[in-house]
Amino acid sequence: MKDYISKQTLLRIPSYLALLQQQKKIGVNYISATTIAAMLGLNHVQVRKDLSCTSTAGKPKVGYETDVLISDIQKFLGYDNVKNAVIVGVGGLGKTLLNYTGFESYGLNIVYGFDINESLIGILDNDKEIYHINDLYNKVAGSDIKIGIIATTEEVAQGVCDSLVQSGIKGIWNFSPINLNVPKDVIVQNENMAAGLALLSNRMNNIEE
Amino acid sequence: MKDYISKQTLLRIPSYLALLQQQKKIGVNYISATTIAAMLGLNHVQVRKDLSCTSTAGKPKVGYETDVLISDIQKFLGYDNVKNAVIVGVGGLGKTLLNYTGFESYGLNIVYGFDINESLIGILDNDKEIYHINDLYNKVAGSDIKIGIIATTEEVAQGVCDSLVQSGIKGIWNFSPINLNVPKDVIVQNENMAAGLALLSNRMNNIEE
DNA sequence: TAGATTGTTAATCGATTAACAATC
DNA sequence: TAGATTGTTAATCGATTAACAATC
Repeated sequence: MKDYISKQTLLRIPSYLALLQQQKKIGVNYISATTIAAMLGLNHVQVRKDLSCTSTAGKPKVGYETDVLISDIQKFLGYDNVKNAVIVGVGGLGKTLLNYTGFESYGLNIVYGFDINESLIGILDNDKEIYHINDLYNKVAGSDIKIGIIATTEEVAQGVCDSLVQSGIKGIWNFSPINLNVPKDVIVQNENMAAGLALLSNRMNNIEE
Repeated sequence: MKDYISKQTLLRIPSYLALLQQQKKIGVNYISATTIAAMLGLNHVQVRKDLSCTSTAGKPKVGYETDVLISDIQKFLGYDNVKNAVIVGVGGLGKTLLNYTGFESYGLNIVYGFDINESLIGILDNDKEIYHINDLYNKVAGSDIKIGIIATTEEVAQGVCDSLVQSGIKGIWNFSPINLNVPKDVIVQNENMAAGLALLSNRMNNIEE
């Protein structure tokens, strides 16, 4: 296990976890790096190198024990140290994220949401509460909430970001298509749905030619 | 403009487009690579190199004309050659994608959706229709629909993928957390929400130490 | 034991950045 | 003209892959 882990490796780790959980479900108790690599279309040396960042589970001839690998990756991603988050903007995407139960494996617990639209305020099916955006500071400042998820329109994203920072948020997961200005000690992760789409289109066009 | 464009560049192009559209809106008619780089936290040489893949708009001293750059990038992404797509699985995420209007800039038009759940079948607010999954082949085979978006649970994703391939789909944008098996001439782009989350968590943990 | 696998070190490849010439 | 900018070529850096030793 290393202390510095490359960006590329970090981006691949969740896909290992997803594959392993799926394999576990169908009864695979041991799996080799070669098998994982073939299934994900990666190089087997790369898989081994990536896995060595999160786990020491490998055994020559046997491969990796699925269970151990899953729990090591979860531990690496923060499963034992789940961070609380709030989401701002609970329209389509925001509501989807708030309802999604799979983030716990990745160390994220979305505790509640905020919106400016009165009609969205209340309690969702999954018991998660939506508050008015005006209550953000009161609810978040001084709490143990350290991550803010922005799923608003781009027009209000910077304002929401400022409120989150004021309330003590240290990490922002930004789904709005805008670049946010934040103080140096706040980390922003921009999520852009269209990036993958650009790759797909380009690869499809190349094949046509 | 080059013929081969690196994966990293392709992934950045949508963020240039988003920034330019936003700048245009606030009245910026000319913009330099240095400014773009500063706003997105990138190197200015890299920005110039990336933009040279999609455009020839740059003028020394002046910079890039925002309008020209926007339309060149849109053209590059396929705005004049919009591809039709269908989406399978119109629960939370699927419905969000179907309702999202911003994909046209990226050359994607989602024409309608499919679901197995009878209660979701009908017409959405945006006039887009949802059909039963059993109608997939009849609707898609022989049509001009070339992209399938999978937003189902992982349990049914491979089956849906097989149906899409059978119906003549050549590109799959996969939001299910599973690796799909497809023939060689079909391109799969896997989208994994958790990848960005892994990066954010890791960077936050590194700062704490 | 032989063979399949892990894990590491060295070589290659690709992407980023630095230096510089060209242009308006 | 001088200076800000573009765009390209060369150097650096980081990530991937190949080769190989270690292990069960």
